[in-house]
Amino acid sequence: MEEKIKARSVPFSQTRTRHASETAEDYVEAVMELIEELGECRVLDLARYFNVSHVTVSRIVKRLQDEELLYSQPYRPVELTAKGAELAKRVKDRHTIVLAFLIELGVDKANAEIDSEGIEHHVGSKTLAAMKRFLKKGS
Amino acid sequence: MEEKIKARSVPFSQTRTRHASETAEDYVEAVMELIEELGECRVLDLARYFNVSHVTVSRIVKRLQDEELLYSQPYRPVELTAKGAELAKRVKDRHTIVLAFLIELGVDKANAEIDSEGIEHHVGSKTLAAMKRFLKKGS
DNA sequence: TTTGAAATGTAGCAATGGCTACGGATCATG
DNA sequence: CATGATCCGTAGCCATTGCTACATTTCAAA
Repeated sequence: MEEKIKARSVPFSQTRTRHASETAEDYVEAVMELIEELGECRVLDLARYFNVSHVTVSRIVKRLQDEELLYSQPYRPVELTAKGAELAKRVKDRHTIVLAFLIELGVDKANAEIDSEGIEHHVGSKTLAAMKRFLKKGS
Repeated sequence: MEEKIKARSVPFSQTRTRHASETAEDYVEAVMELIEELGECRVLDLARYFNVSHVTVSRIVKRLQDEELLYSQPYRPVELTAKGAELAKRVKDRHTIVLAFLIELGVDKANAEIDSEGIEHHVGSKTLAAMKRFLKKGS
């Protein structure tokens, strides 16, 4: 038996890490959005946004503080660090493009919104560029 | 303050469940592929395929047996149940379409392969249909 | 100023998916 | 048919993300 097993293009060794990164992306994006909408972002705002308990939010916020993406004092609103704001902007831009792309492709708005939230994390720079070209052509 | 917080289209309450489903999809697809390639699928084949330890594979295989997607006896190859084979076929078809779609969109093969593996799990039936239409138009 | 509701934190449990270390099963080959 | 290499299972650790239950802090209204 000489056949080699082709490993996946995306190694699974990094599954947990990848999931944690997606969470980080989702949270900084949400914080930015909630601050825009409400003026400030509380733990409970995030809990309602993500439909999880405040405990889950609180722990994740703590982790993202260690990663210097968020900043918060106990019983105080959650804020973005410079690094967090930078990431949030990139994530939001990418999300906007993916959503517009799916709509331009002919997906109804409701489904485009659902799918774009899952897809966005897996859209690399090359794919994002291709989506941008597609949007430019269509308009 | 009267503003309601818009919850995400995809509730995060199901994050862990969603990840587990993605794992199930990846595994049944891999089992089908490895059986085609190698004639049978061993735990170690899956471990090499996913770049994880055989322990991780073994535990996940056990879980997927409880979900009646896989079948295996101790120290024996892993097989697909009827339900597992059905899921594998759907997943593989979807994967094939997403990959072809990205390539048709202008993404190079390497990046299309990487991104399609992440994206495929989040492509709903409406988006998949739109991708199929796009492919048909291009050909 | 007190006080109670709302917001947040902490303790501790479960499920999932990583790992290493170790032990038992299988099977080709001598 | 023995035996060593390879494969697989089990024990037990960690991290992440869910949860409930309970404790603490904040803040506005009485």
